[in-house]
Amino acid sequence: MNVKQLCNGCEECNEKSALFQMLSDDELHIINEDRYSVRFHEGEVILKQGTRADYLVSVVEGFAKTCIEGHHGRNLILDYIRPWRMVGGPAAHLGDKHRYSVIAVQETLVCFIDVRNFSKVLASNGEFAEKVLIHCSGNYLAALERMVGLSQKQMHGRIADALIYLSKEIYESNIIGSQIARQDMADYTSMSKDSAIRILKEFERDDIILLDGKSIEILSGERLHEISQRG
Amino acid sequence: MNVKQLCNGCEECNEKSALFQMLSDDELHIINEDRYSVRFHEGEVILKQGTRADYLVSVVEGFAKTCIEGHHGRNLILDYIRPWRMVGGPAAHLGDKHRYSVIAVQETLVCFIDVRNFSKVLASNGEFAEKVLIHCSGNYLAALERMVGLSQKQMHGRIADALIYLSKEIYESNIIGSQIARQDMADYTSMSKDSAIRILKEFERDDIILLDGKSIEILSGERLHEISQRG
DNA sequence: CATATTAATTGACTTATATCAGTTCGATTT
DNA sequence: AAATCGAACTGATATAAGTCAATTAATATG
Repeated sequence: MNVKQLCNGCEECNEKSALFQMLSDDELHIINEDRYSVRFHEGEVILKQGTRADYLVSVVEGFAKTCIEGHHGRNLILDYIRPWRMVGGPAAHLGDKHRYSVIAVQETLVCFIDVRNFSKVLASNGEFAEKVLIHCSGNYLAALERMVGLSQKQMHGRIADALIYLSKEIYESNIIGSQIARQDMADYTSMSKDSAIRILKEFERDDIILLDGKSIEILSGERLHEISQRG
Repeated sequence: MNVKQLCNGCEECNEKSALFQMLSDDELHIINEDRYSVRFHEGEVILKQGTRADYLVSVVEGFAKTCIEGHHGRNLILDYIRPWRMVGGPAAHLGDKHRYSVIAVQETLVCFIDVRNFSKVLASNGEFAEKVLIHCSGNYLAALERMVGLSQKQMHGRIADALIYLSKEIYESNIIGSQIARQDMADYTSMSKDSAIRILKEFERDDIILLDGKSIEILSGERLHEISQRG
């Protein structure tokens, strides 16, 4: 399978992906070696929890989510992934199995990067490694914050957090698109689907949001923040 | 305050702390510059959530805990820290405020390392940076696992997890010492103190553990694992 | 040693959230 | 358009977990 058939070549990736901008041509060459891209359809598994983490994945185009298969058959959605974000790194750096799955929410194009090549560059370029470390630190701190929210806030606060996250960070709009099903809202906030629906409907009655099919329009970000704060 | 008065000097630290073993004398010299140590008493705050993360902290002697001030006045204990572990890194690498506090559980000696010095070595030594990255990745994945447990397991499973963690990783013994109060068990498992007590008493009735004042002896690690698995 | 103080414990009660059993809605297929 | 299917929704009920108030045990203080 030829990469060129699927994307505009690694040059574009390297340009858009903030992390790669600081690398020399030689270093980019190392990382791009054995690199290949695959197009995934909606619902398809890009990385499966439990498989060997031999590759990092860079999302080039589309929309994906990372999620963990938890207990009692429940899933926890960790993040939604937009282009130019990398996933799978932590387990790959550890030489471990993937601890979460990555699933295409819609048609998504990704590049697989051999972790051995990535490590070569890490070891030889401390500034690059520091950048990656800063990235990892950010993920870690965000996970801690999320851990507190999930375990201490009650349903209203958690739904408010989810709406703020999706609106600000993922859709960059006060309208959250129809890719997010009610079950996804539940899996992101760690509650039952029925409860998620109930809270959303309640927010709608209170004119905080507007539900239109699966898509959600935020009418009052301010009140959402209040609810988020109150927990 | 002279470091030598408080510890046996940086040489010992550098020898015992796995991370530092790979550094050259020059690099160690950079890291040890401006390094200073302080002895903290039980209950004293070593790092306070919200303060500027200018220093990394290496625990040299004693016993500490990291915890987050959460919602409704509740705390979440993230980790217990034994000697030769570093804390405060993530926020420091990001040039951010500390997102958690570090508190001495008993008399504890720590070294403060200027993050600017640490960064110098990171940038100049890719292999060291990669080691630190691997460490950070491990913390991140552990946090994800914990997030799932806290948000999806019910009280029995969470208490079982806490007991296994404290026994295996912190006390390295089937007896968990009296430093861990019931409130700490609650703060580690994200439940009310009363509930934590109830579950512990129940485990005692079922001959899974033995309570002796504040200390807890694990009688059947096997059954704890079953309970942890069941969630 | 007596007292004061804090932590542990317990039972009764309340509240948050999940579960279940439907019904309705919307999209897709026939 | 009718039929079908899955997702969204809703009310009733069950369960998990928190809160409160009181008691006991353990520890610190004068």
